Amino acid sequence: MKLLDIGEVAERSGVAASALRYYEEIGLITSAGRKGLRRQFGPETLLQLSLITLAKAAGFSLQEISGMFGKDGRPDLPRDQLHARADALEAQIQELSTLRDALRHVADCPAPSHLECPKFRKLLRAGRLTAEA
Amino acid sequence: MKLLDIGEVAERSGVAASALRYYEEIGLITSAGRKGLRRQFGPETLLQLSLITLAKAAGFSLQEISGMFGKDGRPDLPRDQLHARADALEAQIQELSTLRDALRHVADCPAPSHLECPKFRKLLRAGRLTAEA
DNA sequence: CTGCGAATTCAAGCCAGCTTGAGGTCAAGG
DNA sequence: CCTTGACCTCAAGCTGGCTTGAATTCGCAG
Repeated sequence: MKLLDIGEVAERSGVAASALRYYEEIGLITSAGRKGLRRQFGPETLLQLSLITLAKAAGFSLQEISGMFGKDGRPDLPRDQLHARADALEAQIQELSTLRDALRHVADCPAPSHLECPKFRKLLRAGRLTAEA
Repeated sequence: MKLLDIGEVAERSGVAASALRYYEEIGLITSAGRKGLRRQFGPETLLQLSLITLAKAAGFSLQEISGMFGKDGRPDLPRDQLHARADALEAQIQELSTLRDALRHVADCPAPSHLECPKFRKLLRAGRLTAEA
């Protein structure tokens, strides 16, 4: 049974030890136990941290990420929730694509004032999140 | 000359008045002047706010967004910076896509433990940001 | 057995990005 | 003229996500 202590997990996952303690504190990860005072983590923690890192990068809060794991620490979500999240991601991807296109347009459009360029304004409107009363 | 006061800007942009004052305080937007105490905003502010909202949704900090406007309040960035940002967005989009795919996989894969599913692990690794020593 | 370094706890601090509250001003409509 | 309500300022507070520091404890190599 290969247990890792926090320093090793930190090094291998790229997540700071202090952050790992914090994650444990909020129940996002669990240590397999203690050797004396020292937390020992199972190897699956590394996988979990991959998912956590990825999800964080995707803009999920730690709270939300917690919801992605079952009590056993394994990813666990009802299918429809998963699909809903995937769809939300899709939407976010759309927004990012809009912004990317807007940026590229600004980079390439020779017009002096982008805010008056119809194409640019259209891009902005396309990316609108907030309702327009 | 159609100037708007803060309440109207708030309503039309979907950005809270307190946030607008904050944005002005940090120099992200500028009011066209005051009528008595009251800030008056020019109509172009609404367009700027579209861009700001979009950029925020795309994960840019207010600092970074400030950098996207010239002194005149118009979008203004060197072309290479724009392209660099667009490329960064592209990368972020990739990550999001990875996570989306991972979620969809989890939703559809009948295996009991996703962390052990090779396909899932591959997805995770593909989305890896952090260096693996 | 001893000492070192890696780990521990706990409280406090920090940054971003606002929101909230108290107390004050003002302009326009009745 | 007077009220009202939208605006003002300023300071403080809040959430999320950690980091930092101080004071301590322990496991293990020598």
